[in-house]
Parts: sequence; C-alpha cells; structure tokens
Amino acid sequence: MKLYNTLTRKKEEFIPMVPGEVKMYVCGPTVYNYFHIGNARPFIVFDTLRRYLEYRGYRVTYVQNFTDVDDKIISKANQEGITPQEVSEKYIEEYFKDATALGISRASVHPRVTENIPEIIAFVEKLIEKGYAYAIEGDVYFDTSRFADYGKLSKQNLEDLEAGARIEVKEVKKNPMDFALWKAQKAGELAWESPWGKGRPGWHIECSVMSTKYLGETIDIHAGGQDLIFPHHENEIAQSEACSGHTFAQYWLHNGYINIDNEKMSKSKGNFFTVRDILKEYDAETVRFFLLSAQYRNPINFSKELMEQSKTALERLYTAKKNLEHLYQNASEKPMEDNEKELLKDLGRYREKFITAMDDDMNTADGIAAIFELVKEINGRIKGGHSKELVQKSLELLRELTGVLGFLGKQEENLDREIEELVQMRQQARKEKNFALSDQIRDQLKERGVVLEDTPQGVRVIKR
RNA sequence: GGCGGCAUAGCCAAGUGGUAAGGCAGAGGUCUGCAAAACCUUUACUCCCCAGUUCAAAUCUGGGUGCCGCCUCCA
Repeated sequence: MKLYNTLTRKKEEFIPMVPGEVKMYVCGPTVYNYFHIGNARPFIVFDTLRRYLEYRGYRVTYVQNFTDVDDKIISKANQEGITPQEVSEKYIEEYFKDATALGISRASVHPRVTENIPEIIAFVEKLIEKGYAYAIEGDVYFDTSRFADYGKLSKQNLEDLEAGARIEVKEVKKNPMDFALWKAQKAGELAWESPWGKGRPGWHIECSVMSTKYLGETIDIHAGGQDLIFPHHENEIAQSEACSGHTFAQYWLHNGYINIDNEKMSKSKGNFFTVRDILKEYDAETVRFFLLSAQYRNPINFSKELMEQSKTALERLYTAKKNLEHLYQNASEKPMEDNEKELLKDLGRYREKFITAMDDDMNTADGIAAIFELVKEINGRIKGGHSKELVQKSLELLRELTGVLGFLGKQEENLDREIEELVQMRQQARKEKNFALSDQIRDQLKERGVVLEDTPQGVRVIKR
C-alpha cells in the first residue's frame, strides 16, 4: 500500500516497523462543543484507513485523544456556570454518540489530557534536562533554536516563520517561535501542581506524551487535518524527537479541508455546521458517503446538493443489497453450476479493483467506483433462478467491500403485524385486479414510511 | 513576504505519457396493471490558457490566469 507522507511530500510504500502491526495516532477533538462536519472528516477518513488496514490483515493499535483542558473549554464552563470537567465530560459523551452514528469505531485507547498530567510533567522535565526547554515565571517554553530540524514537516525555516508571524512576541520568550509546554495558572483557571508552580499543559505536549505512552517513542502513522501541520504537528515532532532522540512518526497523513460553498467554514461567516445538526436532516451514512466520495487529501465542498447526490447514490447500493437478500429468500438450493462459478469469478475482479484503488493512498473515490461497477454487474446478471450459493456469495462480496468503507450498516427492522397484514391484503387485491384498492393501500403505507415495490419475485417492502 | 493545495461534462469525482472510470442530474428505450427498482442506449472531438518536449500529453517541462489554505491552540 502506498501512502502520501507529508514529511517527504511523496507517496511512499507503507512499511510498518513490525510486520503485520500498525501503530497509529490521530489527533482528536477538543471537547467544548458538538463536533462539526470539518472535524468529522479526519475521524471518518482515518477510521476508514484503520478499517482498510485491518481488512488487509494488519493488527492496528489506534489512539485518539480527547483534549479536555483548553481555553475554549474553560470559557464555555464560565459561560454556563459549570466546571470545565462537566463541559468535557458532556462533550466526550456527545462525541461518542455522533461518532457511533457515523460508523467511527472506538479507538484502542481514548486518552485524556487530565489523566496524563504526571506523564506530561515528567516529559517537560526531561526536555528541560536535555536543554531543549526553559522555565520562566511559571511558564515552560520549548527552545526552537535548539532543535535543528524545526520546520521539517511544514518545510519552513525559523526566519521565514518569524517574518510572517502574526502573533505578538512575548518578551519572556528567547525566540519568537518558542511555544508553551506548560502555562502558569491564570486567575480562576484550573491548575495542577508542578515543579514550576501551579499551571496546566500547553496544547502540543499532550499528543507527544500520549502517543509515546500508549504507542512508544516511534510510531507508524500520525494523522490529522492539514491545518495541524503547523504549528501542532511541527511542535509535536520537535518535542518528541528532542526528548527521545528518535524519529517520532514514520508517516504523516493529513486530510484536506471541508469548505462550505468554496469558503472555509467559520463561525463568523455563519456557515458552521455541527454533525449533530446535519444528522437531523441526513442519515449518518450519507454523511460518511459524502466524505469518502473524494480522495481524502483533496478539498471537499459541503452543500445540500452534494448531500442529496450522496443520498441517492447510497440508496443505489442499498437497493442492490436488498435485491440480493430478496433473491436469496427465493433461491433454489441446487449447487452452483459452472457458469455461475464463472460469474462469481467475474465479480471477484471488482474486489481486486477495489484493493488497487485503496492501496493507492486510500483512493476511496475510485474504491467506491469499483463497488458501483460490481453493483451494476450484480443487478444485470444475478436474477431469479440462480442458486442460493451464488446469491449468498455475491451478497457477501458486496458486504465485504462496503463494510471496509462503513456502508450498508443499517439493519432492517422487522415489520409489525399490522403492516404485514396490509401488505397481504394488497397482494390479494392485486391478484383480483382490484388496483384501486391495492394502490390505496400502497399510498397509505407510503404515508407511514413503508414503500412497496413489485418485483418479478414478488413484493418488496422498504421501511424508511 | 515564506510554505502549500486545487483547476477534468449541468453538478460531484477518478485517471499522472498511449488516446477520457464511477455517481448524481438529463434524453430515449426495455420490463411493469400503474409506480418503483433494474437493465440497455445516449450525454466531455476533450481535460483553465499559451508555448515546448515526444511518434504520442488531461497526464512531462516552462510561462500565465483563476480559486483556496497554512504561517492566529480552526480538522
């Protein structure tokens, strides 16, 4: 498999350190609100990478943190008159609700900053010992001038960064680009005891510490949104490699942005959408489909029109699955014939195509195309009269490929007795060519969200 | 100022040297009591523009134009 590595700006063959095992870390949310559609992209994209790696036989250890100490959490807590812990607890819970709906699997570990304060302090102490950090007035800063490789991920040098810096240069810092590892307590803020007095961790240090703690000094994949390249990931590299003396991560993966009508989403522009809001209007799987319909590094534009397109496209996959399930009910038990074996072999070619696409830096757009081609073949070539085994194998193949992307996960609910009776009644009416009655029943059921379709194999019931 | 990305049909989106995947939307047809689904046919003489390399370029090189992002603890 090839992955585009931001560090080298090239697609590279993916070779994990330990054959068959992958250690990956994905920067998780700051839990002060419901997460928005932009946050959802890395979660879904890298969840898909994990699924794919597992599909290809790797054992994946996947760590995604929660940033539960942060200015925004503190200000939210002050606004609502509750504690920062209550804010983060609440939104961690809400994260899991949305994530589960979107088919995002639980990470192997979801560590939190507040559970790792001693480790963070120890890490900072070690950086001071090694001469990469200095304490001033209760703050601790990383000394960027001491780390020769600073800028290697974002391909910037310190001089250029300083020239373009829009931040106010804090007098106490030795160099303008030095960043906080530990922040002295401000009035009213929560804080922990440390060798430098009461305070709390800076933002970047948490990922270095938790990645090291749960995955080791060197990991295979570190991933997140493109905006994290600088400063967050650059700083993580500086901290981690200064501390350990080893490479921090072999592969750096970054997803592209989501724009709203070709503009960056932001609260001030009023084009800000939380997943929670979108889920009121669209199925979670539609959101997932939409986000995977482009290659993960490309920017993607969010709009109602594209969501509608995704919805219709996804329905086509569901229809194919339902058609197969329906055929299965009525298929004969006879063994597969030679021509059926041949047909199955033809279908298998789309698995190869899917894998080729996904092996190329996880090209989900091409992977989805392979699935649609498979569906076309299934729809056109698998009909009533085929053996149960063929239908079953085709269904398994479809589920296999869509499963990697997290599609077709919705379960059919059982029909209640009343609806079943109405369906029976309509079948009887149709038999008697009483189409007025049969259509009336169909309309009535439609109003209740049950759609009936007449197929050559009998009526198909779709619940919406 | 520094660093980076994108530009392919009405709308999305693959394709990175050999003559334009796939989805949505549109048109015609088959099937069907009707509807839906499905299937078949059709929809880019061409891939932002110009120049160059080559037998051959959407794909490589140079130049230009347009849009977007990072350099602000925003994914």
